[in-house]
Amino acid sequence: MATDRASLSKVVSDQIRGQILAGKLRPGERLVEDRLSLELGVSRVPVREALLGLSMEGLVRLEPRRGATVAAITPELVAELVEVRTLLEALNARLAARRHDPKIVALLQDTLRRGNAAAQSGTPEQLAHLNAEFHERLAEASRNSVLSDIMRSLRERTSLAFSANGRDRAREDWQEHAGILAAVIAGDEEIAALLAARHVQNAAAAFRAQTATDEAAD
Amino acid sequence: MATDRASLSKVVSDQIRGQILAGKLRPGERLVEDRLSLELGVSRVPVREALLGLSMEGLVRLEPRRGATVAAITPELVAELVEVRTLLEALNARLAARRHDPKIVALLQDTLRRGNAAAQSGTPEQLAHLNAEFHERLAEASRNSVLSDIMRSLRERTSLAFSANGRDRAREDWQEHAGILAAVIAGDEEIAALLAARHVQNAAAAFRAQTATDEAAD
DNA sequence: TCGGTTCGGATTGTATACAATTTTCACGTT
DNA sequence: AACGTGAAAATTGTATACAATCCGAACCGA
Repeated sequence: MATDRASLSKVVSDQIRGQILAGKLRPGERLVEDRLSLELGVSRVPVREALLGLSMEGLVRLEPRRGATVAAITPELVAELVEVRTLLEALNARLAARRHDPKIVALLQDTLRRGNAAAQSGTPEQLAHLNAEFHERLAEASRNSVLSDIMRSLRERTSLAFSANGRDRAREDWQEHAGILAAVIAGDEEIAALLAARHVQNAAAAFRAQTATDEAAD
Repeated sequence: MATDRASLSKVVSDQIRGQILAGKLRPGERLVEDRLSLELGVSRVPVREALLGLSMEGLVRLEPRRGATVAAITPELVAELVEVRTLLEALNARLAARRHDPKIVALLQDTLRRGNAAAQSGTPEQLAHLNAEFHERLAEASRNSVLSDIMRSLRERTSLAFSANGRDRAREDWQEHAGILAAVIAGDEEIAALLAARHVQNAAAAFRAQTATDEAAD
């Protein structure tokens, strides 16, 4: 998508996206152009272009003449994202199983191995990174760039909510990843699609459970 | 998506998008910032922001330091778009049937009536507009804004290719629209989803046939 | 004639300057 | 004390200016 933009704008965009996904910038937080341009040592122009791009990715909310804020994820929005993402992950897994390209399978196995290790003893940052890597590579396996691009956006937005899902959920995550990959390798489209769909649903359920206990703790 | 941007940038964006979708700007055509800003009577800044936005919508291709061109739609890209769009239109129709909101149904019936008329004696511009209106309203019927936004983008991009599909295809289009709407009204999720999926497939098939005869004519 | 080279125009990328709008807060009125 | 009022500060939106890069055409040498 959007054949990559010029140097600075892209750097700024990646910086801000990284900080949002890493949780350094919290949902709802204001993103003042002047402050960001000072922090990053560039003028406001690249910052504006970055914010505009991020708003189209759904990570930033842009209100006319009122500025930018980190996108807030409501339960309703999560439900919508999950509804769509479930279907697309299933389609993607189905296509990946149909192709089951050995090159990409090898890459996925590598990520899976490291992910399993991290699920035992990795930092949350590592876990988030490896999770993104697995899904990114799985998305490539379908050989449909339109699908990959949409899924990346959906994944980033859901990860804003799901990231705080705890280590016990991480282990299940990687067991499910293993199952999906096995189905892809076997070329079993149906199972791959089903497991991928269930994977999204399980993550969403874990999130809802987590949120519920969080609320109760308040 | 992207809670609407400031006045001028949005105006410029809509202008350019309109010209692209209307075929006034042909795929592959260069979009020089200076020329556009002169034509539209604004500075380059809003033009740049518009182009960036359009590139993220997939209507414009942006190459670093080489400028913007109207996105070219290759047969491979059409195939990818259709693959995803088929699934999402089906999901959307299913959800629309589940809700079958009377308000939205009434709007759809209105659009359907005008579309049927235009299929007999309307201009290509009217047909394109009404087609967009029907799909836009159908997308709203699912009450899932994430889904609607994605579908709008996919629809615009496919319409770049499908627009030249001729009047005979237009009549079939509106017959299929009627079928989908009937299923939505009846609350029949399965039929609605099936018909919506088939609608996309049929349009794609018509496009391929059209392209094939075009090629043969050369 | 062909291939490389260098220069100049055209175009994009970034910075700065200015205009317009929104937000904040002090102040006076009821 | 609560509430509007208004002006200043903060911030966004747009325009202009400058720097960096790309593209093409004239030129030169073989």
